[in-house]
Amino acid sequence: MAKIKPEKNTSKKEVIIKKAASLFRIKGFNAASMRELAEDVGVEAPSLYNHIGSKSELLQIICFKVANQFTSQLNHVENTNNTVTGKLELIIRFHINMMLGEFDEIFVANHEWKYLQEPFLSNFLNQRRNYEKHLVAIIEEGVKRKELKNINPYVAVLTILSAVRGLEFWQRHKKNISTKVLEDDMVTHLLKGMTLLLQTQKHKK
Amino acid sequence: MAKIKPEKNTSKKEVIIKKAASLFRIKGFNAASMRELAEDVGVEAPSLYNHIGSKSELLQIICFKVANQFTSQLNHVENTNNTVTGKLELIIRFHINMMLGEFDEIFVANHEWKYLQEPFLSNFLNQRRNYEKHLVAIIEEGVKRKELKNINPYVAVLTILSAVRGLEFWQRHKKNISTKVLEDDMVTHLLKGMTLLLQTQKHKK
DNA sequence: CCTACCGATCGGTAGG
DNA sequence: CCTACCGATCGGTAGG
Repeated sequence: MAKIKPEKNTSKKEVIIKKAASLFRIKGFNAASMRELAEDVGVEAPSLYNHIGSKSELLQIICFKVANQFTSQLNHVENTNNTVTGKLELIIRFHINMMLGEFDEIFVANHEWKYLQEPFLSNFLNQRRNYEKHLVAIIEEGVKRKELKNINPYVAVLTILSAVRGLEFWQRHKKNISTKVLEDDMVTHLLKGMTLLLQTQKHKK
Repeated sequence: MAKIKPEKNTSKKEVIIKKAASLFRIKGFNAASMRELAEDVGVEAPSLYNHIGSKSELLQIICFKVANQFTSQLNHVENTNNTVTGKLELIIRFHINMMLGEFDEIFVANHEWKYLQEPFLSNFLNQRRNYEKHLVAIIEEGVKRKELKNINPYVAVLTILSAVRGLEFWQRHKKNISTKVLEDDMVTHLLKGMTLLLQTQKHKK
């Protein structure tokens, strides 16, 4: 009946992780010190180690939490009966919502992953490569089905991921333009852009 | 005695800067140690300080070299008699060429600038904000002249800068697609979404 | 959760 | 351009 799990500490650990994500984003993983993190949390530095194993572990948790969210969302989307365009729209909207809603974590996973230690570094990169390959496959299928025009799938994936990542810089202008409008604009713009690519390539070839 | 002009050391200083750009890109500014840099250069760490003032100075040199290149290119473009579309094309091509040709320096200026010390940090951010404002102004003029669609200029600038920055990830696929094709595709793709002329010209022809 | 403290490593200096 | 070395700071541990 009694719960053996350290439920009581889980909450504090989550606070530490959240503060770490924020600190790592602002100062970078290496420049962020455990003493600074402790101050943000409200304890002395050694007390952190009652909840976490190491500084490295914090980075691992953040990076893989993000990676797993994207992976499982992609799996979910692939199992729907949507058209390719519909799938891409779901994926793009998910990226945008993550970028706007869990900014710290996404930023850290995007910029600080290189400080992961092995074997986590390799695992993370594999998961990422796999994610991109799945996106490419979805677009390839759209091309095959004549749902998308004859675009280069890699270029399309690059364009989508880059545009969404560009929202990092959007934070500054956040107040000027509603995120709802931004989301709709970006979705239509990205999907529309892919249909425009055909004409470009046709003229060249 | 009279001050010896350090012309002889200039070359060595440039080697150090080049190696520093590469090291800062790979490991990040904080994780890169001066001992490691010294090893790359082929001397002991203290010997570096015969050529440079500090680690911070290296970051400053790299970041402002990049910033000044973009600023002066933009000034040059603004003084030409090109159409707005022509100006944007020149700017985009310059970004792409810089990204492909001076990858280390661009990457460091894009990712490690936050470790600049004041007042350099503020100067750098001001220069960058100014650059973006100039881009916005160019696009606003294009809209006013009916050369571009009635797009949100900030969104357009964000899209352009994000797409070009996305070329960082392109490095991996570098061998698969010719950079010339990539450059042309990206230019037309970015401009096509914005221009009015394409549609009207199509009807004329 | 704290105080006390450690070994490692850092950027940088002194002096030749 | 080197050897020798310094103060500061780091992540993390011991012990209560």
